[in-house]
Amino acid sequence: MLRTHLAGKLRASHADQHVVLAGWVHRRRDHGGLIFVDLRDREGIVQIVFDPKRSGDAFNIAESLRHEDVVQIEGTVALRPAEMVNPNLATGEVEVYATRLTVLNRAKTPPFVIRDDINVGEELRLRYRYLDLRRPRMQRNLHIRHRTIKFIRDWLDARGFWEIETPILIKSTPEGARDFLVPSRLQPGKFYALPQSPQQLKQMLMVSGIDRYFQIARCFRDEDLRGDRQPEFTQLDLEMAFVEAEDVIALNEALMTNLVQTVTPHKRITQTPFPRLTYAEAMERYGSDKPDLRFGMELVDVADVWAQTDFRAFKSVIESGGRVKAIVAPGLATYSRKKISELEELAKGWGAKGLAWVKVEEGGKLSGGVARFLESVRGAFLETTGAQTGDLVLMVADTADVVHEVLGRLRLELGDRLGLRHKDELAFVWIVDFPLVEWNEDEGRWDAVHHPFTSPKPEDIPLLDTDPGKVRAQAYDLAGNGWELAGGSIRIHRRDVQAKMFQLLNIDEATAQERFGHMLEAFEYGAPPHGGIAWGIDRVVMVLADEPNIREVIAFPKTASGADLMTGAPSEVDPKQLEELHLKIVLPEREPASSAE
RNA sequence: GGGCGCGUGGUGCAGCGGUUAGCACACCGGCCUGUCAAGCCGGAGGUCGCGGGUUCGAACCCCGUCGCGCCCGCCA
Repeated sequence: MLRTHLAGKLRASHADQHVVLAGWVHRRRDHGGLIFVDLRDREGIVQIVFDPKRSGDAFNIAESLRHEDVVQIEGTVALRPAEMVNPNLATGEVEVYATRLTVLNRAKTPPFVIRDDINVGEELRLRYRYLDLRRPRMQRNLHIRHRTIKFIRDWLDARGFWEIETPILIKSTPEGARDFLVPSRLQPGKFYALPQSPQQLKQMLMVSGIDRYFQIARCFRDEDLRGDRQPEFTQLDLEMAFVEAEDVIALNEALMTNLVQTVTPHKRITQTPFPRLTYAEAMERYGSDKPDLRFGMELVDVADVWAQTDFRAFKSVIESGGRVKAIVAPGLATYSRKKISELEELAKGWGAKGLAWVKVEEGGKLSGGVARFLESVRGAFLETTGAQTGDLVLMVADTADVVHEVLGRLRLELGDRLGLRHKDELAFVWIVDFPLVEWNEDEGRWDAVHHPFTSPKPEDIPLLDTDPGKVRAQAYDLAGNGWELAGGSIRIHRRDVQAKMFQLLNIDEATAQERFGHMLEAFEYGAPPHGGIAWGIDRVVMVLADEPNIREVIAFPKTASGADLMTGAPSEVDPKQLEELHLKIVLPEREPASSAE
C-alpha cells in the first residue's frame, strides 16, 4: 500500500501518529518560509505543513507542487493550536507535518479548478467528467447512489427477493417508447432491441415460480432527453407473485422509509403512512398526478361563484363545460403589476389564455384585476377560496386539462417563490385509481395509460365493454416532492382478460401473437396472480441528494442531444463494421442554405 | 420536429455599432514562517463558436449553421 491512512479521515485521535498519505494536491499556500498543502482524497481534505526545519528536502519539492499533482506524503499528525483550528474542515483539528514528499505523478493545469463552489459550464464539466467527478459534491452524489442501491439490495434480499439478470438484447415490441435497435450480424436484416424495462421478462419469471424478483436494471428509451430523462437510466424493477396492490404498496413504502432513514437520516418524511390520492383527486386538488405535498395551496373550484357574476369571459367557459379554478398565494398581495404579469406570462406559456387575479385587502375588500366583477359575490368568493387579508388569488378558466396544467405548474412556481418546498423534507404520496386507458384522439383508439398488461379493477371489468374510459386500473404511482419516483400495477394473469384488453387497444389477434405471443403462451401454463413496481433510481437519488437534475447523480451522463462529450459517442463507424452488419447509411437530404439577401 | 436562452483569454462573466476588447479567478515569475478562496508586486494569455450579409466601420445588427441548457411535442 502506498498509504497508511486516508487524508480525509484523520481526526484529533490520530495525534502524534506517523502516517503515510497519498492523494491530490488540492491547493498550495506558499508563505515563502512555510508551505501549506491541502491534500485531497475521496474522504476529504487535510492540511499538510512543510516547515524547512522539519521537512528537509520535502520543503524544496513542495515549492514545485501544482494543482492536482498526485503525491505521497509521510509525516506526523499534530493537533492544531486552538486559534488555528479550521471549523470548516472535518480534519480541521489536526494537520500533518511532512517529513517526506514523493511526487507520484505531475498533473497538467486542469481546465477548471476542482472545487464545489465554482461556476463551470456543464459542457466543460461533461467534456472532462473525470475531473468533474473529483469534486466533493459529485463524490457525495455517487456515494449516496451507491448506498441507495446497496441498501435496496440488502433489504430486499432479507425479505426473500432474488436478484435475477434479464437480457439486454431482446425482441423489439413497438409499443410505448421508441426502441434502441441493435443489428444482428448472424441473422442479416434482423435486429435486437434494448429493453425499455424488463417488464415482460419479469412477468415470465413469475410464471417460472420465482415468487419474488428484483433487479437494478438498466433501461433504454430512444426518446428526447430532459433534466429528469436520459436515454439510458436505472430502474429498481420488482415483481411479486400472489399479491394484491396493497402488498406491493406496503412493501415499497417500508423500503422507501427505511432507505431514507438510513441514507439521508437528516431528511424528514412529511407524513407516514404515506398519504393516498386517487388520480382524479390529485388532478382536482393539485393539478398534477405527481403533486408536491410539502405544501398546501390547493386548487379551489370557483365556477359556482363566477356563475353568479356578469363576467362574460368566465361565464361562457362555464356554460361550454369548462372549469374555473383558483389558487391562493398567501401574502402575495404585495406583488406589483409587473410581478403579476410575470406570472401571467408563465401561465400563457403553459397554455392559459390569461390569468385572472385579485388582491384581498384589509377587511376582506377586493382590489385590482377582476375585483369589480366579484363585488356582488365577495362573501362567497372569500369563503370558497379561504383567502385572507394580504393574499393574492390567481384564477384560470378553461377546459379541465388546461386549468389543471396551468394552476398545477403555477402552484409549484409559487411554492418555490414562497420557499415552501423545504430542502430536507420528503413528501411522498401514492397516486391510485388511474384510468386503465385513455382515448387517443390522433389515432382514434384507446391507449393503455400504464401498459397493456395492467389489470383493471375487478369491479370495473364489466365497464370494459360499455365505458372503457371509466375503467380504473390496479395501478399505483409513488410521487415524492413533485417527482414521479415509481410506478407499478397488478398484472393481468388471465388469458381472457388479456384478450379483451388487446381488443380494446385495437391490437388484433395476429399482431398480439406477433408481439406478445411468447407471453400469452406462457400465461396459458399457469400464471400466478402477480404485480410489481419499478422505481426510477436516478430520480430517487436526485431527490435524496438535493440535485436539480439526474445528470448530477449519473457518473457519465449524456447531453440533451444524446451525446457523451467525454468519449464522443455517438460516432461514425468503420464502413467494414457496417458491411458485416449488412447496413447502409442513408442520410436525409439537406436543403441548401439559402443566402440572406 | 417546434419555441426560448446562452456561446467573448484556461474558467466564470462584463462590454451590445467607432474602446488599445475590460474584470475576477486560474496560469507564469518574484517577495513573504500560520495560512486554509492566504497576501503583496510583476507578467503572459483573445481568429469575441463557425459561415455569410448589412455598414465607411460589426464582439455588438440581420440570416444561416453548430454546440450547450430549459420547455412543448415525444417519453406504454
